Amino acid sequence: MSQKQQDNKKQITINDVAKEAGVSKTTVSRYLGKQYDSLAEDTRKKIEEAIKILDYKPNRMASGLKGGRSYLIGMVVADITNPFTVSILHAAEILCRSKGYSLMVCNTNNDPKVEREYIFMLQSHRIDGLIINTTGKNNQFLLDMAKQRTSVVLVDRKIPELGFDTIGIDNMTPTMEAVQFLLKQDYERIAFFSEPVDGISTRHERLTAFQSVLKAHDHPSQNDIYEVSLNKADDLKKQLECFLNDTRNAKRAIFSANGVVSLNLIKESKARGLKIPEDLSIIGFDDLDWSEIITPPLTTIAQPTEDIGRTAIERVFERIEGDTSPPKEILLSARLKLRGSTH
Amino acid sequence: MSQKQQDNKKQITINDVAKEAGVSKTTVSRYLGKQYDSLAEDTRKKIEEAIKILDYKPNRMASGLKGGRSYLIGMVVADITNPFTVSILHAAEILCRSKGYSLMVCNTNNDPKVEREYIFMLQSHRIDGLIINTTGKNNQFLLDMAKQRTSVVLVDRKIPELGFDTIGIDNMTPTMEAVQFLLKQDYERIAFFSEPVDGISTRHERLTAFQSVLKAHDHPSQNDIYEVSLNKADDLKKQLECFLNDTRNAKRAIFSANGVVSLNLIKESKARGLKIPEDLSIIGFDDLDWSEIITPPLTTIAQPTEDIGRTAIERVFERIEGDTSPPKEILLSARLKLRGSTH
DNA sequence: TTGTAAGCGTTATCAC
DNA sequence: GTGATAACGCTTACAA
Repeated sequence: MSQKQQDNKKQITINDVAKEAGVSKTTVSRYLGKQYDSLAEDTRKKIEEAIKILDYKPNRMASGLKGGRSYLIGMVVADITNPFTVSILHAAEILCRSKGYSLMVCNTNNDPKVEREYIFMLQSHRIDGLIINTTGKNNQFLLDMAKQRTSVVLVDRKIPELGFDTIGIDNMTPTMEAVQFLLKQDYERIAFFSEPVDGISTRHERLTAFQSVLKAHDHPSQNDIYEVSLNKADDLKKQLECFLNDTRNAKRAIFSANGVVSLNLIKESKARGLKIPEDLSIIGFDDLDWSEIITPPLTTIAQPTEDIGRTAIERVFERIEGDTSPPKEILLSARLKLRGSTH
Repeated sequence: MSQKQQDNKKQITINDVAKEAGVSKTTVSRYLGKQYDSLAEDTRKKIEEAIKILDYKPNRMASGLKGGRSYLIGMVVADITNPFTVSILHAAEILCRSKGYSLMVCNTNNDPKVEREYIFMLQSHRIDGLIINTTGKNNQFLLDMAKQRTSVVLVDRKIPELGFDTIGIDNMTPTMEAVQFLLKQDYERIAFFSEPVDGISTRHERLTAFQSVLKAHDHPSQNDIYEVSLNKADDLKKQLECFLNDTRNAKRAIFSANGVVSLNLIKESKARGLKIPEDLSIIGFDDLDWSEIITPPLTTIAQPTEDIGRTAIERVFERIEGDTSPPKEILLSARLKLRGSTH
């Protein structure tokens, strides 16, 4: 059996349904638009039946072209291999489906060029809404998009000047709390490990909070800042080495700005035979699956990822449904979870 | 500033471009279709410029309606929170973009009703191709879909009767290898832990391989089969307890049929204060991020997830581009990685 | 090399 | 309640 449809019978259309039901296509269209009160009980049933018999599926490209909605939501994420991202996506997807929308998922791998490519692609599909965890390097294109007919909502990374709805977390509070905790435990050196900050608000906020606490305490680690590129082999390894060499015999800790960085730090620490927390303590953003099954369990800052996803998509729908109020910035709270990777 | 477009200026269309460039829209359409050889160098430039000036974005709903293709690929997955799934998705996404297609990601959470809903939705969007990790409970709908214009490719879970291209792995070989390894280490009891098999080929194959080896060795564990529902609280906990009670003082191991099950088994083992591998050994399908950072590192069977995703999308595109050869079943190989969680 | 015109499957505006 | 008919923005014969 050949997989291709030999009898490439053309699509069933609203016309076929109309003929089968013995009505005009306008009437069928009314049925599809659920305008039941302008339909005789009887015709409605005939149409219903015709649809079932013919196995008719309305064509969204056609209806989208004519009137309005594409019923498509774009979701542009920076790193889909990061569980943080997936969790947001997961929550968004559920709500999306319940509203009859579909999600187009686009992974930029933090590359502005890829992001731009996707933005154009999504525009071509005339998506109704966009949720984006942006590189921040395509602001003008996002503004253009919004000027057309697409509701844009920023997640995670904020760019206030754009005037978009934004769903993120308060990064300052838990970061400060974490650093203060470390200070109370008398850590002599504390490093901040992050992927390159590069104008990304989340990273910037975490860094700022980190530094401000140290500064307030006049702590020697104010410049123990390490920006690592995870896709450059050995970069993290070298920088970790650097910190370790610089802090022999000191009671030391690392504050890791996200879960993927934490994972790699732990891998590398294991490889070097370091004992956690004796030789090196670790505290990291993102509470992942494995955080509590490693030895010792990892002290983390848990973000309400599902809430972020849900809230973002809710905001998109509010816009789609006509809300024209000023842009909102919604900040959710993250929570410090103390575990064994810190004394 | 209000976010809504006050000057809801209508979309720029091919007509506007034609006017701006001083040519007919047919000519512009030719340009868009890259039929450059039937275009004068000069007109081509004019069109190019007009497009830039107007910031024109072709409307895919319109072109799709007329010409056939939607440039949409559906990706229906059973569990997006499983990193196995994400990895496949990740690979598919990259290729998709490079071909100018977009991915519509649909998570069924293993629920046939949700799956059906998504299938209809995707049909309405007239997707060109579908990659599906199916529940197996909507076969007729999948066949219908293929009969229309959608190329369907099965990933991970096989259903030979449907005659679809299928990308999966050889589950038998590594499972047998794993069990044989355990037997060589003289495990007295070996349990098989899996989410409910329920006709799902991957799970079934793993189970069959598991049992066949034990049978061949006349091993006492042939019936140590545990099917757990991860969304039912405590189900795994109880079943694990059951196995443990039944095997006091025996040298015992668990073969876990996927990474999420492994994770939960490890969590529960930790909670009970069990030492791995002394009190209980674990060997599990799926080599995840955290497999090697836990203590002891987990012995796993690593699936070539990126290859699966890439191969699946390649197959879809071959079909879309007109391949009508008989359906292929492509089996990739998984690899046993021995680590400390087994002696 | 370019243009005219028909049509893709809908919805919306009229009229009956 | 229902039905012609004209868009929506594009592609594709067919002409020129």
